[in-house]
Amino acid sequence: MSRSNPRVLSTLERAGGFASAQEIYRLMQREGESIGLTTVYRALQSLVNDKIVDVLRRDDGEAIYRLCGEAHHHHLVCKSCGDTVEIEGGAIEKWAKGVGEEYGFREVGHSAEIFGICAKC
Amino acid sequence: MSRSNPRVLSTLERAGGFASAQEIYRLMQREGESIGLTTVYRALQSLVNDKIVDVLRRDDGEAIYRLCGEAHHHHLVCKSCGDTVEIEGGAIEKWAKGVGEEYGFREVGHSAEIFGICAKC
DNA sequence: GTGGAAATGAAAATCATTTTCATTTGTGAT
DNA sequence: ATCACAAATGAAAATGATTTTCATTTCCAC
Repeated sequence: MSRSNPRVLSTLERAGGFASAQEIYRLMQREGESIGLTTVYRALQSLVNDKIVDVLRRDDGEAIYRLCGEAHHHHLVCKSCGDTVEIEGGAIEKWAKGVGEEYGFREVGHSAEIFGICAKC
Repeated sequence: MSRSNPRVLSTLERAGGFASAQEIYRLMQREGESIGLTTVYRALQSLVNDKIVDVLRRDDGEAIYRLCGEAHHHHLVCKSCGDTVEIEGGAIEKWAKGVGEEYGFREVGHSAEIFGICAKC
């Protein structure tokens, strides 16, 4: 079930590794690629499942996708301009695992994001 | 121009300081309050403008509101049955604040969740 | 080739949120 | 009390992203 359409991935790369589904769709159209919006969404979902791309949310709630580095990391996002810094999260990893186990949870994972206003804004 | 409808604010408080516009609306309806969804949205916008409440995003993109400055907590959620435990996050608070400042960010906030499979499941 | 599974995409459905607009309410002046 | 006018309200329509449906096409294994 590999719906990870390579054309979508390559477009996301070309977009600077940071774009919404709609933007990717528009970009592909503009470049004369024949593809449906539905397929773009499905490809992105699949890429997220396969942990090839990351999803974040813009302030307006629109989902934006970007290529994901290998290592598990977190994000520091500027609420104003959307600028993003990738963060090491050693402390968090331990915290999440510890808390989860304390309550008897198995297969403990976590998500964390930091947001604020960056120096430029 | 004070559209910060006090009934909306009080409902948000009663909701445990963490709810979406739709949830607040449903809650008020269930309690027999007569109010329109539009008014709930406008009141929340106004409360955000006045920095009385904070807005975050759920994973699905829905906006959730909470009282500003309220001691906030995190959640430990079971992926299987949805059971949720509220968690203290002292360690996270410091981590987020520290990392944000390290990169020159202002008004630093954060979100974090832990998920896994609970003992019962 | 043939058959069935997977992929595709157009159109419709969903859902949160915003906008429009007609109506009601509150307020202050007279 | 009355009038006038600004602000608040909410029903309904509009918007926009995302998902679902479903009929069609493509791909492969045989």
